[in-house]
Amino acid sequence: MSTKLFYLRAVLNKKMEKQRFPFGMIIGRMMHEMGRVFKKRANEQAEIKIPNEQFALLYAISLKEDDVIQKDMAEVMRKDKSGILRLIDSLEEKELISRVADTKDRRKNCLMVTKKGKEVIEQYLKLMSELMEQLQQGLTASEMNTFYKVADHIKSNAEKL
Amino acid sequence: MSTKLFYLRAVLNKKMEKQRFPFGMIIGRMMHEMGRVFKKRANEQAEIKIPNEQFALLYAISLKEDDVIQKDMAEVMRKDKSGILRLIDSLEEKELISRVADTKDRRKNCLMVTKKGKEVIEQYLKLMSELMEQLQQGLTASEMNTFYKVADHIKSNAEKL
DNA sequence: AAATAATTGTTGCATATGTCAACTAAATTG
DNA sequence: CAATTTAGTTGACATATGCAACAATTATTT
Repeated sequence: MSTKLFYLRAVLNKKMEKQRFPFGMIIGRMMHEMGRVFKKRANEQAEIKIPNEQFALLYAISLKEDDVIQKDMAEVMRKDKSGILRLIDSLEEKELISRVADTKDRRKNCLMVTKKGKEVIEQYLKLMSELMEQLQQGLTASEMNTFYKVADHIKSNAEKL
Repeated sequence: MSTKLFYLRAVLNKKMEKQRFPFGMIIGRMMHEMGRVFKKRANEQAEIKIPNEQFALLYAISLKEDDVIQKDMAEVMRKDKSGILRLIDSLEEKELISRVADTKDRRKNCLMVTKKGKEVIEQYLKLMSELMEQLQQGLTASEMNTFYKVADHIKSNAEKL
């Protein structure tokens, strides 16, 4: 077989492979598996269990330094404000955050992470980093860095569309 | 500043960075953005629009060669059988698949992708590959390969836990 | 063969999430 | 002051996930 033909076949195979398992589905599978294991561990080990979306919001609130209001979080999380509202309802019910009416603009609620909320964040971050430690077994730091770079790049490209 | 202290700070910073944006959340953001754009395009361009989970199942069914039954799909997709059942209800309602009672074992339903279903798969795969073409802009083939490798590796590691 | 167990699919229920539209209260603008 | 905009809230509806109980069918055991 000519080297050229060999090369073409390799390209074709690769193409077919990607066709067979599209990008989104490959990453989807990975996320699905990670989510499954993480949920399992959180159920076993965490004192207070909250769904992933709720944790993502709780953590995002804790990262913002200045006054946090619901509208901003909706933008940050790229969700509808009513969705954010219900996530906040759930978090407040569990006493992980609290709404404090803004004194200057009474339309606004300032969101504060409670002490209990901070503890939950600590626990979840610890669980996450322990899990990642295991999941990265067999991969080099360089590979992981490339992975992060690609993920960030794709996200940025997608944000423009 | 001593070199040792400098080194320690660098390590700490790295740690904090990862702490600040845990792996799952980085990939989650990427998936979220991709999902958003894909959904938008599917709404604009696809004749028949179906949610991502339904497509994932439809496609997974089409990939299986031998007789496909619901229980197997539940295993493949790692979901509860009742969830699969409802996804199948939705797909059947849209006439993308059909349930055919197994003649040998009347407990089983064989799942068949209809012609319409195959067309939907074609359209969605095309949309996906067009989108990925754009999202990969600025990344090298080598980086993408590493990305796939890492994703697959992490998925495999997670499956064992 | 009859009783028992296991398998496959189904249903009900609870929770979570996403999106849209209408609405209230408060602030801003002309 | 009247009209508009903004922030938050609520209701309605669609999608998705997981658990437990159940029915029908098949397989196994006695």
